[in-house]
Amino acid sequence: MRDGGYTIRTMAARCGMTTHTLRYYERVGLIQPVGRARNGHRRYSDADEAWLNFLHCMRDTNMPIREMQRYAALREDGDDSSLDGRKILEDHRATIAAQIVALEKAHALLNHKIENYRKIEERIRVPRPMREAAEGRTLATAG
Amino acid sequence: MRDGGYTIRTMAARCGMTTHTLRYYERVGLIQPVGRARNGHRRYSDADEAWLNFLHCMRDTNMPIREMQRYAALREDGDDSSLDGRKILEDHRATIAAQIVALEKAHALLNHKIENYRKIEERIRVPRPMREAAEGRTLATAG
DNA sequence: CCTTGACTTGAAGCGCGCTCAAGGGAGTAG
DNA sequence: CTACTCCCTTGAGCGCGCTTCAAGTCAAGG
Repeated sequence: MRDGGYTIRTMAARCGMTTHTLRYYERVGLIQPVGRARNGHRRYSDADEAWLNFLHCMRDTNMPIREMQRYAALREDGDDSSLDGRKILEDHRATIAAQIVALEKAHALLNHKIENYRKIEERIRVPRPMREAAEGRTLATAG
Repeated sequence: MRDGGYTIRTMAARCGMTTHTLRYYERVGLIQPVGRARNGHRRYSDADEAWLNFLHCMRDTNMPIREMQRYAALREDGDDSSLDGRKILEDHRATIAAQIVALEKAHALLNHKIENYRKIEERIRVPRPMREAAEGRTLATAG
């Protein structure tokens, strides 16, 4: 039984979710009731895929389900020029920017800490009581 | 009763957590049992603050409590040159890098979508059935 | 003495985002 | 026919990271 469109498994694979998640998203209104084959099985369209990819991208960046529901509801009302919809996206963009800042701060901090590990390790591998020894001709003695 | 060190309230304020969270972190071993005043109340040191700030930074970047526990345990063993400790940090640094990639992708996507909203809105504010009208002399007619 | 307020403890509760279990049906191969 | 695979639905369960509750202790102030 074909009835054009992707099965739930296929769709799950294509957009990196589980079938459970796809049904869940439909249940909570993140996607409109999806088309069905004659046997009642779901059949996803390319439009569904695009929307799911968008949802995935938003979830990946920690947009709460509630917000996504609000946005999805507006979209379903065909409210294409909605100020509310725009505001939701702008707000999320702002939280993304904040997240990036936090992540970059942490990244720098970790670079620093890891560099310390490296230095300690080096001091253990090549113990050098003398200060000046490590300056120039370290690699030459590796073999 | 003073007994040098910060109270739990003060410490919570200083590092942007709640007192509940501080006790919780202590309970689950993220921080070693903290010093006490004579009346049994906790007293936090500057070293505690530094460590808590580090934990906060890691949590802000979605490091799981479990991982932080592993790292804290190594630290408590005084294992300052631990390969495991280094690996934990390097792994987290990698997930941070991945998160940044996802966030930047989403950010770009949102820029694009929001720009579309802007265009739609403009078309509503200044309806222009003629195609060529928007090309050159739009601003001139603003007043 | 009594109240107030900041602290203590252990245990229970909660919101989020899935995730899984149970029970059933339809289509296909052997 | 049986067996297998894939799907369906409803409803419960789970892991995480706190958060709140209940009950108690201690010290200072009126």
